[in-house]
Amino acid sequence: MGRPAALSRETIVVAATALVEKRGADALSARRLGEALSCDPTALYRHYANMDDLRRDVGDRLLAAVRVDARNGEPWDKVVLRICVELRSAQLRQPRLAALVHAAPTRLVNELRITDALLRELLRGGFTPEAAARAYHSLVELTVGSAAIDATLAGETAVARRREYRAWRHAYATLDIEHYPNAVAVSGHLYDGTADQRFERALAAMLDGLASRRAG
Amino acid sequence: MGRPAALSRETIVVAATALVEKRGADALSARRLGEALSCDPTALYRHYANMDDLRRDVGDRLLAAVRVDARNGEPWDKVVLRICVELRSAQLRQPRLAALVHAAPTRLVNELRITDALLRELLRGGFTPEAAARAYHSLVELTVGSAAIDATLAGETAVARRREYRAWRHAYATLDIEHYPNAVAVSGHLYDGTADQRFERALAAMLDGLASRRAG
DNA sequence: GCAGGTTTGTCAACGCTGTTGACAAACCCG
DNA sequence: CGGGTTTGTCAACAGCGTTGACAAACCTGC
Repeated sequence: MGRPAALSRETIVVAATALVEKRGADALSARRLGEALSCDPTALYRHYANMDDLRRDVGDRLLAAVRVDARNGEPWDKVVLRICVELRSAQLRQPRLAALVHAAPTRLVNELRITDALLRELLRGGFTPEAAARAYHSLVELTVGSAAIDATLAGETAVARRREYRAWRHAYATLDIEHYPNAVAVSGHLYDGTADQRFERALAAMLDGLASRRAG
Repeated sequence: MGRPAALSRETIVVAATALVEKRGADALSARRLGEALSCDPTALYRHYANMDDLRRDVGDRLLAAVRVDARNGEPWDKVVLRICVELRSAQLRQPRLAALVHAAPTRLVNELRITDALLRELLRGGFTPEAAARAYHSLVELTVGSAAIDATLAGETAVARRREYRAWRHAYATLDIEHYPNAVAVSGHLYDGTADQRFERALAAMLDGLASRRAG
């Protein structure tokens, strides 16, 4: 069969990524992908052991958008912050796939590229190897968590999200004050600003704490 | 029908939680739950709009294990750390369900209980309402991320996990040093210790950074 | 060039998933 | 007791990942 452009891992993952970017992570199924590639769905299993195997490659491919280069003389913490922000927004696009990237023994190219860049900046910032490794784990945990929450929370448009946040603040504000006095008290400040702002604030706090642990 | 113990949201969510705790989150399906309750799977739809609706209740029920009380005179940051550790381990049990809890407009009882307790301790620690709200978001993001990563990463037993971590360190150590010099350099310290230790270290760093932002 | 073995796409099928609509039995209220 | 609402049952639909048998294409060695 496979006359002109036979199937390969490359062609499959390209089509899969396109499908995910156009119609969302849930749209990635063997049958839909087979339709996009004009082949039988089961042909995919000749190149990938299973769908999660493919999803992992797609997830890493989505991380290709993350830029890790540092401008000359740019402070280490600015670079780390920028990388984490980009990593988060890449994961935000398809959180399920991004989670898969971190969930397997073999590390993929973009994942490694980002990991190495983060460690590079931390070492440049004076972290000991041990402190750098610990900081790396901390940063990834925060970034993944922020993306995971926002991905499930966030509505489609920015306007819809703002409205949604306002509704939540109102829900907290109108709770039974006997049971949840503190939630009511701070309700005006919950879900304030955009999710990106919340993440950058959390990241700044984390970087402060990590910087004071540079010596290991 | 429903003679002795007719179906209700309560009986359903109890059976569903038992099913999840015994056989894992993936085992929670309409058919299996119907079997456990000796009723038709579609009977569930008379009480819950859909399965995610039910999963949300189950997720909140899993958070019931989180204790939020503070001993007399216990410092605020110790209490916050303890709550976050417990929250993480509860989410770790069934990460998919835990994610659902944070992903809907209506807040559930245990979620609210934990939120209120965290805010209580932050306010007690001298945070302004605005700073407390920001700190709350930061802490939840970190906790969810840590649980999400570890849940997908971690093997069954503690021994298996240690072996797995060692294999990963080895994988980083034997990377092409030309492409990933920094990852190779710190490879000996990546995935060091237990996942719980990594989380507690990250949390400590975060709390440090947050404490210096108490004034808002 | 052609035989033989391997790779790779196709097809039918299995068992699972969530969910809907029609029907009927049980319950509650007047 | 009669009528309306609630609630469990049944059959069915559309989708999912995946497997095994079969066959066509390809590559290798002679």
